[in-house]
Amino acid sequence: MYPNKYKIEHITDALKAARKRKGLSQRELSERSGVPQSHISRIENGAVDLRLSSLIELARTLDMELLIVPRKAVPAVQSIVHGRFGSEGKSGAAWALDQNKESDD
Amino acid sequence: MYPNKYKIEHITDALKAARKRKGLSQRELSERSGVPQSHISRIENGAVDLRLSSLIELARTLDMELLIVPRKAVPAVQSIVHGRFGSEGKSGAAWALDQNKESDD
DNA sequence: GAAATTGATACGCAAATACATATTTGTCTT
DNA sequence: AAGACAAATATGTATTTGCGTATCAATTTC
Repeated sequence: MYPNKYKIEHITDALKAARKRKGLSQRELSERSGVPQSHISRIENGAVDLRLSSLIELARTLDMELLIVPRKAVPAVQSIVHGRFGSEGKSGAAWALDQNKESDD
Repeated sequence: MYPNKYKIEHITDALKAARKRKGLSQRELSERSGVPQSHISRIENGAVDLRLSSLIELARTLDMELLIVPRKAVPAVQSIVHGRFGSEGKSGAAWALDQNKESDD
């Protein structure tokens, strides 16, 4: 594979979870995002260290945004995103904060 | 260059700003993060579409975390991260929310 | 059981990454 | 002020790896 898989794992897992939450197939997500289905497959399987542009495309297609925030602000951000909903509580790596069950907009 | 430069621009700019804010040279950041200086140079110059692992390494070394949050939560997150400090107010792409002047911890 | 839908694999090419080296920038000394 | 030296950033080149196209395998549906 590649070295620090565990680090990007959270994010790729979040992508996969978001896709399923929206009830999209890899092919549908592919068409909407422009990212080939084969690549999405590899990404979700942790087989690749995807590039930033791919990540952004997928995230945005799934109604999510990629942010870089100071570490000290993370807890506060967490409480906002999760907070009232209450989800996981990972720690140690690049976070993936998401939830909103349905695809409400 | 590569297609959607503008999208990752915010993030790479944030990295560069954070590095300078911390008073680090590219070489110092390189040693601490494991990302070669030559690569950091290209990243800051927007010459590459870096991989997720590289981005995470750099961000964490600079006391920042990469997050994926639902789009609807972004405004709230913004007010927290920026908020009392007051920084820029970009829009349209992958966000880069940062500030904390000194390296206080 | 054929057709369609979904996720995984094969292969080639272009682009990111690593290593070495060059160039630029700044500072001190005479 | 010019040259020397060091620190910092940029660039050349080889290798690795993501990404794109086509195809395959596995379910599902009719």
